[in-house]
Amino acid sequence: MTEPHRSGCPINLTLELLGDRWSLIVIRDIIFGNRRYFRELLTQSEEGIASNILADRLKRFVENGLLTRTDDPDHRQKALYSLTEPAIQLVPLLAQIGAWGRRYTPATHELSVRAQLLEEGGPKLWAAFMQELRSIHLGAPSKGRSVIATLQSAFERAVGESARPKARQ
Amino acid sequence: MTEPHRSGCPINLTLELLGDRWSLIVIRDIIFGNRRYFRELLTQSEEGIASNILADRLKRFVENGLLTRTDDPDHRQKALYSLTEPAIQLVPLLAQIGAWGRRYTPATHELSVRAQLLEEGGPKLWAAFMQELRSIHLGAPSKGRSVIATLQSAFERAVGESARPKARQ
DNA sequence: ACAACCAGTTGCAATATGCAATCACATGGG
DNA sequence: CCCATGTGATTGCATATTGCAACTGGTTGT
Repeated sequence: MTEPHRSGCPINLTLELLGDRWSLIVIRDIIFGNRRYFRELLTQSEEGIASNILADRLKRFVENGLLTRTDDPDHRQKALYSLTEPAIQLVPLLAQIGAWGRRYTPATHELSVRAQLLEEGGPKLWAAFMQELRSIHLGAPSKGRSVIATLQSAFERAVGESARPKARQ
Repeated sequence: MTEPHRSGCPINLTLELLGDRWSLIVIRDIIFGNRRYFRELLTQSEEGIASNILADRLKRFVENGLLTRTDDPDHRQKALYSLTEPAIQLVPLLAQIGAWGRRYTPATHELSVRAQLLEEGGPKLWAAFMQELRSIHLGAPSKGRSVIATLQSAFERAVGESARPKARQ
């Protein structure tokens, strides 16, 4: 067996898996946008991901254990993507990326609301949010959905109908 | 003026800047490996970055305000790269990436030591480390260098002379 | 003078990405 | 049944990025 990795450094290995322009965009939309179907991820993407790139990333994530793919019971053709625990553990990472981007990139105010809430909430909010993701994607028990509701409604209010997704097929 | 960005989302904008296989590797080596010269970054890179990629990234980082480039006073030909505050603020992000990679990628034990120390130290250690980076790269006052010393020596001990960099020119 | 070293640049093949068109299959309505 | 629509992709092709070796123009040390 040959070693396909550039090095065994944890930062490097994470970059080999997620270090490109689209991977974390897809994860972000599943986690914070609650998108679970190919078509949702394709057409409701703020950045306009191409269908072949999306297909490739979803396939790679399933192969690497970040997502699971199951058939939708109501629609045989539809595939439902669910987060695994490793993917849920990316929440702190995405929160840090969002916090950094909010300070040091020309992010628009409306799209920064979500990052700001996550930053102000801190690790406690992240943990509550992750627990709710577990209840949605892994079937874990939950006590409420206040965090999801807060983040979702803040995001929807900020973006709302004004966002014109650049859908393609 | 046309808008060159895919969206104003802070996560997206951060990915447009740092979302590739090499950018954070270079930042990591400057921050944790204390490498400040082109040749150091090129030949002491664990992953073996190519010289044109390194040149491109350094140039982009200077353009985007993540690094500053100054001439070495002792050596006219040598260029010294220094971290700016935005780059120093990437420490928490790199710590999260390392922590995730340590759990969910096949990272080698020796290269995970640094990530483990950062994870166990938490935000307090990050802040102390960042303050020391400011004293080194920005000339800020400092009270000591225990954090750098700890991280550096742990890393050097783990990698030591065993690391054979794949240098190219 | 001369070898060694410095920060890059150049040329070129291989690979990855972006994008539109297309595919096979499933569902729903008449 | 027939056909429009929606599904998760795949294909072809142009462009962009990467990997790699060779090379450049200048500097330093002896």
